[in-house]
Amino acid sequence: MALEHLFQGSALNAVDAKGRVSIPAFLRSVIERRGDARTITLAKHESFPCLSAYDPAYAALKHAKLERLLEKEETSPDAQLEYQQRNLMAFAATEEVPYDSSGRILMPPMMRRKGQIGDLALFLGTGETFQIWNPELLLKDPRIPDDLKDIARFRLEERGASS
Amino acid sequence: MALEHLFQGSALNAVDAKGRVSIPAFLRSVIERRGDARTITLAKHESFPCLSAYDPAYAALKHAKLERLLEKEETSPDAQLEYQQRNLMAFAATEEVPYDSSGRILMPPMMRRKGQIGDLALFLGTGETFQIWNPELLLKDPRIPDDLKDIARFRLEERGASS
DNA sequence: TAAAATCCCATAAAATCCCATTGTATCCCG
DNA sequence: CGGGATACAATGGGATTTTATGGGATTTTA
Repeated sequence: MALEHLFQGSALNAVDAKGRVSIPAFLRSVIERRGDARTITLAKHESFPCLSAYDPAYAALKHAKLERLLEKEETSPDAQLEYQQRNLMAFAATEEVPYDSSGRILMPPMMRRKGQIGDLALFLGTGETFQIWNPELLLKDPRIPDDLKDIARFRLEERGASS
Repeated sequence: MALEHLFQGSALNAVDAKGRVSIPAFLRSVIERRGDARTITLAKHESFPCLSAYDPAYAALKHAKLERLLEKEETSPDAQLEYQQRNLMAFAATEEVPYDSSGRILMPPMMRRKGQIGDLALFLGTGETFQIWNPELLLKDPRIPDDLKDIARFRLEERGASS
């Protein structure tokens, strides 16, 4: 049970005055190969100070996985609670946004706050999903491998910003 | 679980003003026998100052291996972080590029920098994957066997460059 | 009816396609 | 077996298309 097309690569895009951001074309192409949707859902990442993003096909997969987990251990009362909590996080704590014909989404203010995204958004493919970072926060995080920070620095340079 | 067709051989190709490079035909034929894709993914080699390259079939294999590792040790919290890090390196720190009908890719500027590739790219088959070197860096590296350096020198002469 | 979201158009840079050339390896046939 | 004919690989250059992005106009929503 795996998705055939995986997200990979990195890009640094601008968030404009209206809060719009282009989703990099190479990520959109994966979304559109996985299904026929043109939306992404956003969530606070569970361990990093960034956003986690994915497409409807992945969301469905994740939901099915939760269901199966529940069926397997449904006797335990703890399992019930955990299932409720996970379900809340997976659906209530996320936002689904469409991207327009030019590939841009309007970053919802709440998510923008949760992910601490400023006027630059660093997109990182991570296989089944992708992440959206404030590049400065990534550079500060001790858990991020140096090689990846080099990439973030390169993307910043490429764009003219220093750091 | 091993791949049936292996990359082998060497070639020295030019990187043109637009950043385009021909992928040697004998490497492309392996890619196309492994699957029906016409793309390669590029990554910084983990120990040599060059790029590591492979096809989607190999990438899928590698991903499946990572997933299995996670399932085995998913209880530990350290394991979670390690998984996140590996995933970032495997996907965010790589770039997938298609080659066109004439067998050329556009070498992404970031990879070109990471691999320190100038206007000559030395391709070396290494079985499951292949490597792309700046030939001068290969000649300088003390870890590279002399016989292989001879091959690099031969490829350079063949092309007219001395060294 | 304001504010916010969406649509539409414009643009510059970058990526991609298409065609042409050249050298080399392979084929074919007398 | 020779020698031209053919096919393919690598590469250059121009034309075309896609991407990321800004800004104005229009529509929706509260």
